[in-house]
Amino acid sequence: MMIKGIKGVKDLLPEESPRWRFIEDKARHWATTFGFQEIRVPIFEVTTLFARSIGASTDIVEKEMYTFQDRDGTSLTLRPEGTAGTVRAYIEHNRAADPLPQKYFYFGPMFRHERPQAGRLRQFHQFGVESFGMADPRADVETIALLWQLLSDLTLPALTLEINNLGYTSDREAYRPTLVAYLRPLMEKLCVNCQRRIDTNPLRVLDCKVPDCKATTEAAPKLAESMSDKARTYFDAVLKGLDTLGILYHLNHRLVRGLDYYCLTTFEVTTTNLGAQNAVGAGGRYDGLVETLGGSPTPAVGFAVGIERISMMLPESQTPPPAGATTVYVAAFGDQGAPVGLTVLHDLRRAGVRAVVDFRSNTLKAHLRQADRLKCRYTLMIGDDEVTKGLALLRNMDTKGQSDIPLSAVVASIKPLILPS
RNA sequence: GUGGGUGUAGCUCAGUUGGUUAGAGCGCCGGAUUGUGGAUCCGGAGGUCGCGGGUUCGAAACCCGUCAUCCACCCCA
Repeated sequence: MMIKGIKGVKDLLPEESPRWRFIEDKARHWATTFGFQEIRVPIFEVTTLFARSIGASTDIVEKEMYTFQDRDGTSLTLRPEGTAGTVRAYIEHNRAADPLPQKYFYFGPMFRHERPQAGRLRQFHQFGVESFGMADPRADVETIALLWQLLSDLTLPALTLEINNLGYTSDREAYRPTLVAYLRPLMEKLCVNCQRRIDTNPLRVLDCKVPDCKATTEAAPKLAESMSDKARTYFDAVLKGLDTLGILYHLNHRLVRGLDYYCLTTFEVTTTNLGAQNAVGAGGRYDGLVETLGGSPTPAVGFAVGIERISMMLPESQTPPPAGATTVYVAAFGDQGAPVGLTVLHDLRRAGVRAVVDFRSNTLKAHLRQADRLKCRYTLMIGDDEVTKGLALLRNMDTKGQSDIPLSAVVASIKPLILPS
């Protein structure tokens, strides 16, 4: 029986990895130019870290985590998202003591036990950023601007930025009873999930996509109406900042987000090109989380994007070109040619020239076929005749022009052709 | 967790009301070209028909089960 990969866990094959590399490079580039620094945290943590940060009543914690016991019985969990671990590291290493702005970005696999479908996997990859310590609307603007800059630079199609104000915890606590009072009498019109949510997380009812739920919550009292002046002012400043930078957005008062730790600004970038899973990236402010996890009160804001989803949307024109133009194929054959070719191959590589060969090919014809398939611009042919003459034959695969090169000068002759000075 | 679609060659897929040795295109290897790629022609290799039962003289096809995969619900990146 063949051993196969785990359901919802995919291999990234060489044909596709350049696309990922391209996305990663762009993400790293923009994150660093926005002043964020890379952090690498473990992909598994103590289970309580996620339970405490994401929220015990969320789907992620209730039924989607990969949790297992360590040998001493400690409950560990494969990270379902990146913020919790980053916050844990921030606290554990007392980064608050560093006077520099603590702005991090990360990249890596996340794990959620969900039913796979288009754009949804059990192991998926995120690029995310977290900006600690600044309770300033400009920090929100900066974070959203980075997200938007990255996605725009990748020329992803049909993007929409949706944004909402969740207010402070106290605002939501004040709003909650009025919302519950409104929903309770209408309970029968809501889906089963939402009936449960009235007690566990009533705000989530507003974000339900079931048409009946949407209809019944249409006339519900809005969070914005019971928002404190402080929260209102803050959010206005965020919007004003986005206006200033020319970043377009849609206000969406239903946008609640699935994770419990968000407050004030929440946002989500969606597209129409991804099937049912239409979120490319999302984030928000989470001022209470650091304290919840045992740190001192620290405001923070961040986002994460799904690499698979970006890759699905990445236009073909954005895929980096193959490296054939700067690759030499060394076609060495025959009893004397083959060993000489091995040396030449190594010399070229040591000189920084990308050089390849297919050792399975024994004839010149087979070598040239491989050189063609690899789209190499140059093929260096070395047979027994060339060896006795102390030469190699360099063929330009595009022009079919050929010229003799002394074996002793192969590297010197080829290097300027391949590597731009 | 629920629902639907699909499983036949490396890939994309045909395969008639059940009938003998399971096909095509592309790809791959070789030859035409004794040392020159792509195009053309010729030849060749490659298959537990997802798996396990059942019905039948006979199953890739029909029935049951199972697994995988895709899509959707849900949820989210």
